[in-house]
Amino acid sequence: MKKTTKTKWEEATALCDGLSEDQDTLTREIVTGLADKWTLWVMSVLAEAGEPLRFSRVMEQVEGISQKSLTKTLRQLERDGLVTRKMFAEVPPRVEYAITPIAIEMLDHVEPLWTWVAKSVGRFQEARTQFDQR
Amino acid sequence: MKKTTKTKWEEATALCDGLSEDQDTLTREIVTGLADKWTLWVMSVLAEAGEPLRFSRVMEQVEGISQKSLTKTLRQLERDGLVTRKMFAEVPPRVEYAITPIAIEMLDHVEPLWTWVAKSVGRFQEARTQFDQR
DNA sequence: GCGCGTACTTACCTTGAGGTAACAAATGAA
DNA sequence: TTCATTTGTTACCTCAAGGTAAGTACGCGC
Repeated sequence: MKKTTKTKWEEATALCDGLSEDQDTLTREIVTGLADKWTLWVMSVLAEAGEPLRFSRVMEQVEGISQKSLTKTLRQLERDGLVTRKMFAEVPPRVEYAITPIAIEMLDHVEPLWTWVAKSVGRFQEARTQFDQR
Repeated sequence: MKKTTKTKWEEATALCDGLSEDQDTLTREIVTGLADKWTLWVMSVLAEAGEPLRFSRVMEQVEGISQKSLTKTLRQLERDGLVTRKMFAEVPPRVEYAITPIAIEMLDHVEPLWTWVAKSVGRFQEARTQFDQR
């Protein structure tokens, strides 16, 4: 045994060991879900709005997303309790989506990682160009 | 204007605004790369080993990965400067992979998010079951 | 009666991830 | 000579993400 203290990462994986296999799978699903093409963008739009937005408003602000993908993304977020969906019995239909507190909490934990990567992007760029000229 | 202070998330996206489009894309690629099936697992194995590991050792410890996927995952990590590859001119061939300092740094930034999700998994579970019975 | 506006839904296609299985290369050992 | 060992690579398959385009539902206004 060379190492005496656990790395932070080992603590994290150790923490995961305390979970059931289902919970471990769900943890992975939540984290990988964050990397889906539109998830973070949709969440951040709703978070920054600070108020419920209807489908078409979200669609406008998430530039380039298709109806199909927006529907799917919002459904997934709703299923995980990250957004709420409120349907109004009107014609034409009105549906409002809002960010939830747990989603805000999650974004607050995503942000440091994202910021670090953005701040470090130069080093990654350099590594890639060096690797690619070979 | 209802809000007076920026949320953490707005700061993060604001920070991204300072990047070129290329850099923004690269930032996204690095983050989404983390969500690839084997990436974090491979990185954590190398990080916890604390010493260079040869291909077959990594393969043993990353349970279930195929040769093809391990090769691909390691290439990507190498390209981004997250692992180093050292080839020895021996027969049979020996190749050693090692984690880099920047990768350790990145893992240290992934860990709080992962830990938070794992800690919050109960709430997600509850949200899903509630959503699914409908 | 007919189109308009809104929020989906469905059919169909392309693309990439990732799996399995077989093959490549190179040399010391039997 | 033949084989085992190790690190890939390649061919082929399946599955899911995500895009486009069209259809659905439904009351209101003209």
